[in-house]
Amino acid sequence: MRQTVVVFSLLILALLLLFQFSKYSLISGDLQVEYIMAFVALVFLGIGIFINKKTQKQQSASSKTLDFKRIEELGLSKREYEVLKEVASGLSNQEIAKKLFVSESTIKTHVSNLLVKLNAKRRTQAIQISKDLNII
Amino acid sequence: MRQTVVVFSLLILALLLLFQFSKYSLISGDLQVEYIMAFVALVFLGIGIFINKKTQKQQSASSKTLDFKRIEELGLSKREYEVLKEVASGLSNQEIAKKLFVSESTIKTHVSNLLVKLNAKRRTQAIQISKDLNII
DNA sequence: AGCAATTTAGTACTTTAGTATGAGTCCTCT
DNA sequence: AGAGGACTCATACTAAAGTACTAAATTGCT
Repeated sequence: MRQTVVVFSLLILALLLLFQFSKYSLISGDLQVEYIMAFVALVFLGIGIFINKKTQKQQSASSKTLDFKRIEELGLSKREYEVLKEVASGLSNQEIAKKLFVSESTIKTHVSNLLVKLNAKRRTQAIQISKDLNII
Repeated sequence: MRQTVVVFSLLILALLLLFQFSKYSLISGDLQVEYIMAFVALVFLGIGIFINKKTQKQQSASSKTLDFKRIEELGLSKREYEVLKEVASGLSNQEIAKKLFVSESTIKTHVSNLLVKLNAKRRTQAIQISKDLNII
């Protein structure tokens, strides 16, 4: 909210500067009104899109981009992370094994390791934690 | 993507119309360049915000409000839904039982019924399905 | 080449999860 | 009053999930 006020103040300032710019151009006769107008329109169109993107990003930023840094911090290996995603999609160990062309034992090992690293007791809890940490 | 093209075409059209408008105004001498410029800037600022809001709404509209209608459609009872939420939060049957002051048997019954209604084979799959249906 | 981490896989076992079935209680609607 | 639905609980299973090891093959890196 505070930022919006600041942004709007800056916009009004920009508008005034553009007025000055257009005035001088008209006096000097180098630029036509049409071009100035087009420039102003496009710039403010862009500014409009920009502000809106910023304000909306703050609301949903945490649920959009994956936090790859956190995956490293947790010490999750590539394969473990892969298994985690399959677990989160609701597959059983057997199904994951088939999908990744390995044995069920292997998946169990991965899941077990991954639970320790995520500090979870069950796969359902691991899913919840992973979502909170924005890694899936 | 197609809509973006259409919107941009319309904007260019609007721009040209504004040019015409400004030209005639200048000729007639009724309006000052500054006011026209301010008008154009504000209009395009609004248009920018508007397009952005529309495009972003389509992406995140489905993931905001819970779909209570769907819960009814699925035939989920109040208690089953309650259990579903606890399951999704990563708790075990025993933990849910303690939290809701009932026996583990009861939770098992609820979970079993809830899996049938959600057409899921496992609780993890139920979580995934529920999130897709926007009921949790 | 050689060390360290990763990936794979197995056995053996314990713990949860899930199914099937039956049954009692409570509440609501007709 | 009685039928039906929701909630409760139990028993007896079966099926997954998860743990605790051990160990070999593979890969990345110095």
